[in-house]
Amino acid sequence: MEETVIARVAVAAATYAFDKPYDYLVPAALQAKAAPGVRVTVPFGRGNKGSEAIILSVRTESERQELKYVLEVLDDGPVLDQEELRLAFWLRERYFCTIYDGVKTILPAGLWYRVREVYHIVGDLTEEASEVLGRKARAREVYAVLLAEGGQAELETLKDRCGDGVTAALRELADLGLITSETTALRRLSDKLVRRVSLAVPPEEAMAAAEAKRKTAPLRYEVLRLLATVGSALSPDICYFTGASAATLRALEKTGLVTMEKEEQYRVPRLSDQITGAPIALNEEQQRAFDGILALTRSGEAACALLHGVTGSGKTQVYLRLLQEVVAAGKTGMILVPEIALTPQMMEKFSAYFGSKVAMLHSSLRLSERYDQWKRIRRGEVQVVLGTRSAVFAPLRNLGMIILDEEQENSYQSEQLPRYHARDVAKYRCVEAKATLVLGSATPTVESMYAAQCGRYHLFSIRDRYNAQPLPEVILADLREEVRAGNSGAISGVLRRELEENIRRGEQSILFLNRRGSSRMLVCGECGAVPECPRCSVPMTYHSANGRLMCHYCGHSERAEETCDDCGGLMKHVGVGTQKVEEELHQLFPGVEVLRMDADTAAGGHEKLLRAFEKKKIPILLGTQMVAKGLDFENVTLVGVLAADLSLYVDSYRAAERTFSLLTQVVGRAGRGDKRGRAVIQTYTPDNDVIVNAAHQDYDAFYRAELRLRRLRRYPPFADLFTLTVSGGEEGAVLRAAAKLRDGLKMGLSYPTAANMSVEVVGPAPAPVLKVNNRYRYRLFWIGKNDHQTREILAHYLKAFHSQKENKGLSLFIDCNALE
DNA sequence: AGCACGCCGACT
DNA sequence: GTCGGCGTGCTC
Repeated sequence: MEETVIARVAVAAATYAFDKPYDYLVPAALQAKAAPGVRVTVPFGRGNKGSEAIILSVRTESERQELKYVLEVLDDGPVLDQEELRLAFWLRERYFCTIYDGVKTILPAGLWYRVREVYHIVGDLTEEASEVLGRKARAREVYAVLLAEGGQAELETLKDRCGDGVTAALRELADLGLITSETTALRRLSDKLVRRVSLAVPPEEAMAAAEAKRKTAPLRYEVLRLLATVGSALSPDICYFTGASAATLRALEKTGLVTMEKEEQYRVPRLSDQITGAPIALNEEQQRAFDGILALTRSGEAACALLHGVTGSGKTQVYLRLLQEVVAAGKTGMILVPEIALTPQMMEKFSAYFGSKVAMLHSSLRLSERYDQWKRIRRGEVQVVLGTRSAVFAPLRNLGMIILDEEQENSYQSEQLPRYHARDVAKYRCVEAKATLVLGSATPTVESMYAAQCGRYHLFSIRDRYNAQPLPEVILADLREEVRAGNSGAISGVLRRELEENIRRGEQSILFLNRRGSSRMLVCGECGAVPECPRCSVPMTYHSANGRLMCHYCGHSERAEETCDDCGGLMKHVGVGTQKVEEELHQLFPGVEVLRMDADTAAGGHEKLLRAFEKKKIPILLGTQMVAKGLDFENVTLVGVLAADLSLYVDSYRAAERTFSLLTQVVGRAGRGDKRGRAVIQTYTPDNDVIVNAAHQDYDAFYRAELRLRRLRRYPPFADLFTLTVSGGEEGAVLRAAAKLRDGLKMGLSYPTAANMSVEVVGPAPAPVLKVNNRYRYRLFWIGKNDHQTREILAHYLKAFHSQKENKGLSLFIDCNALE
């Protein structure tokens, strides 16, 4: 007798409130292909609308079950293995998303499907049917649109054209037998296939045949001559070298002289197999760190190493050596770097040591390149992955090590939902694979250093700069004195003198403005009104490139008017953007070239700008965040931080850490060559501990002070800070729902079962930007430990919130230790 | 969320 | 009687 095959799946159409594994029957025809990790389409919900899903497990039962059937199998083989499926569940628990959200996060976008419902007209309009249509205006209208579309249309199109009531009308049409529907799934991207053309006969025979018809078929002759030497080649290559067309090749195939078969081609840059990197010699400190970390790796147990190495201590050398050893041991390794640190120089370095065995994954890759790299990695053709945040999901098997360089960087946290942190994902993967996690930084996060002090991480320090270079001389410039002296500009007297000195000596300087964006605001000179985004409660910023005002939260853009909407007064520019500083520099140093680098100029590519800076020895480079990272220029002997306080007084528990890290990095930029560098830090608060410690490059002092504060205020690592954000279109409703949620949470915490939890709930408070995209946002904070029990409780409230009718139109999302 | 079912008023 | 309004409950 036949057995019933049941697939347990995670469904894309499920929302958080009712997300769980669902069971479906697998029709006999699909049973061969149905396996865990394979994606399918299934009917879901009352309307049985088709939805994408992924098989979690398959079982057979002898009892017949009342279940729906799987519609279609989408993949030829699993796209996720068991370990990755478990990772999807882990993402769900950690980041409060659905299982399928987790699956989509792990898979490259090139592998995603677009699932649509397509309706088509079948059969003729019977008398009975037209009689019914005569009465039903809605159904008649939808039928007409469907006809106009050529008898076939997607549900989305119909909804756009007809508005409300489409689904009901479609149901009526289906009941009348006028239309049917079908779920189709389309990949946005397919594998690139090329034809490989090979000789089907011995070369001599082919040449003889070609010679015979050389006069009448010169192209065929050329093709056969080429193939006689190389045996086989790809059709685009043959066409390129001989000038033949695809038709020529097809004709040749018909003669039986050549055969053609389809072959998959990777759309990835070809790297040489040659290992050109010179053997790496480590100094004593580097060697000690290397030996220690290698010992952890060889123990065969999961471990985490914190590599604390000052700027310029040569951490990359240690990484390369470690990965060499990992590969030599037959395992795979991964190195993650912050977005801006993945430069062509970095990639060249890795291909010099790992040749074609390395895959690079960065943000400017095309969808197809990224997808093909994913395939190479999954097929085991790659031993080392170098990439940014999302590369942490690279499907490496037999993982031996993950390295996170500059682990304190914000770009490791995703901006999209689920807002995963690459460090946490890496830690999870290392535990699962019994691999070693290496966190590298000149300024480790307080959390990581604390874990090292507690013995959970193994600490390795490199205190000396590579080449034993002295640290730059640091000068603090007190901006308060400048104001008193009547200088309201961005450049202090001290910095001006140092710049003059450098220009005179023919040495280069970098000026750094640690402020997001480069743009300015407009303000009315008469009434002081500032143009705000119509959808968000923020002032819009002025972009000189197109003369428009733009909102950084929702992307709204409008023409910048010269006069005030309210009073007609003239608008003025305000704010210390890089453009304004550039103007000031031109006034201070007439005729001296200044290179500006910020979001506005980034479109042309930083690389080009930086090369120009180095080659042409442009005296001054002025920029935002991006100039602080990984730049090494021999001739730069002066760096200036224009306003050190800007990142210090923001509302985040990480403000001090962030500022310390930025200042340390910038200061480290000065004097990489043989000349000793200088750094000028401009500040309104020269006595501030964070700034003083950064000026001295004293991480330990910073860490001790910051840890004390964190303990006092119950910030991480002493507690975790969950942010619960309620949002919706009506401010009163949002605030009420947030208050009700707080009461619910407090009530729950008052039960004896929660007595041991030591949780504090505060709020609601308006989010720093109250309104985004016409939605108001209020936040609650839950201060406690991010453990399984806590996440379960929060998940419970999140589900309850979404299933309550009074919360219709509102949403709630939860974030832990959010970076911004 | 998105959809069907069900129970009420307004209408031919 | 029947059409369509919105409240209610479920998603294998």
